Amino acid sequence: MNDQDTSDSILDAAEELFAKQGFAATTTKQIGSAAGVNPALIHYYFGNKEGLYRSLLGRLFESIMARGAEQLATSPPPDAAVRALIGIQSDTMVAHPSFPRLLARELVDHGMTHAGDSLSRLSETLFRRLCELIRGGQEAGLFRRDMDPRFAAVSVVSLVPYFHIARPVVGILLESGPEGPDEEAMRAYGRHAAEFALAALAARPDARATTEPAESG
Amino acid sequence: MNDQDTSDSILDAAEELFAKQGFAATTTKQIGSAAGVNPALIHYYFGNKEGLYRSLLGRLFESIMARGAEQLATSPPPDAAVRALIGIQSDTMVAHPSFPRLLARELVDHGMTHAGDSLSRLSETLFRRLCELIRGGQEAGLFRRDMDPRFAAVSVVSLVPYFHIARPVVGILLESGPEGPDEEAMRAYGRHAAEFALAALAARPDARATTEPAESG
DNA sequence: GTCTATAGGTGGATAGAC
DNA sequence: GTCTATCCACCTATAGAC
Repeated sequence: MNDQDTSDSILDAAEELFAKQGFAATTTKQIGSAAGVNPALIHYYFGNKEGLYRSLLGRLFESIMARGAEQLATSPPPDAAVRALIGIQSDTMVAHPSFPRLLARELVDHGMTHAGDSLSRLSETLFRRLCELIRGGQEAGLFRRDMDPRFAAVSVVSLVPYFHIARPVVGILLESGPEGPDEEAMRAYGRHAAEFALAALAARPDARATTEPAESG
Repeated sequence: MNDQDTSDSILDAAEELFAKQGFAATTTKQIGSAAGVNPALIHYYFGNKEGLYRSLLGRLFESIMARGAEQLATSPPPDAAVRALIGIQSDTMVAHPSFPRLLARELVDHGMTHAGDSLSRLSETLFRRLCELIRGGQEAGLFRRDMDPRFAAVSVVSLVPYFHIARPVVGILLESGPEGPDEEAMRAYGRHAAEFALAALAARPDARATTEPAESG
């Protein structure tokens, strides 16, 4: 086993364990054992436990940010772009189950010990792009104008991550067993989320009338 | 200080520290120090650290579930009910900042060491009620029928919690400083979330046409 | 690069005085 | 009920052999 293999297997094992148990609850012994290497090698390759965590988050967030930015580079019409963004979120999280958990832990821990800015940069880059898209859609008359574009952007990006973060509990609610929704259900939710977001954003042909339901039938 | 005061001050201090740092990263010494009591009293009142955590989650989730169930008891029309539910979420999280963080930690840790079913019961009770509401709204022609009511319910309940879970990062995105959005911004987002959800759910007067934007101008 | 052995420190929990 | 003292387990990190 060359050093690349060794450090990769440590990163892989740590990613899964940190996602499942959290940073503090995971021991270097567990990581070494799961990776099939001696725990002392963690210090040889990454300096210390926190260095390992940083490396792993960097590797994960950079690769995902690259994919997202690439997809949004070809400026499509706003509604197609929103659909594409949600599709990327869903595909990424289906393919990489430890990502939403690590993301959730970093979101609540933000500013504490760890990763710090790789998450901030990921968010900022994609988020600003999304805000502009929504504002553009509003100006084009495609999206309703009575929503703050930044709030709308938060709402758009919240749907898929929340589903995956809450996956064990969502599994109970959807009656898909204790393992959470299966892959097909996760993909189906991704499609739903895109429809839900676009329906929320869409301008109404006859605005005022539809928000107030028929009263006193 | 009588025993009620003592155990309450331990619960309060632990709630804040567990929310901020997580269960494993918080020491009994920290809790005792923050509560102004001897750490050994944790074992006197709660048996062990995990017993303390369970008590605290129970206290928090029960009180919130009670408030939510009470509000939804008076069966209002579906759209008003959705608005009310999101309002409760927002009010609860604004008033009780440690709740969203503890919720997030429990969501990702679910099935691991801790609380287990106080969260499941909270979710199931309110969630089933919401599913029925949405299905009812669909049958009444108030909500669009081409959405799975359970997926729609997940989407509806995801908005406000995600905003609060991601509060530190959302603060960066909204440029409200490192402390996250202030109370007014949080309340404003709550109002937005209700509009966003209702717009997504609402039936269109002329359905098919609006989802496809004008093509090849 | 990889392993063993171990140092150094901390955390949860208990016993027992008050 | 509250405090002090302490035990034991365990975890991170390092030194040093191979």
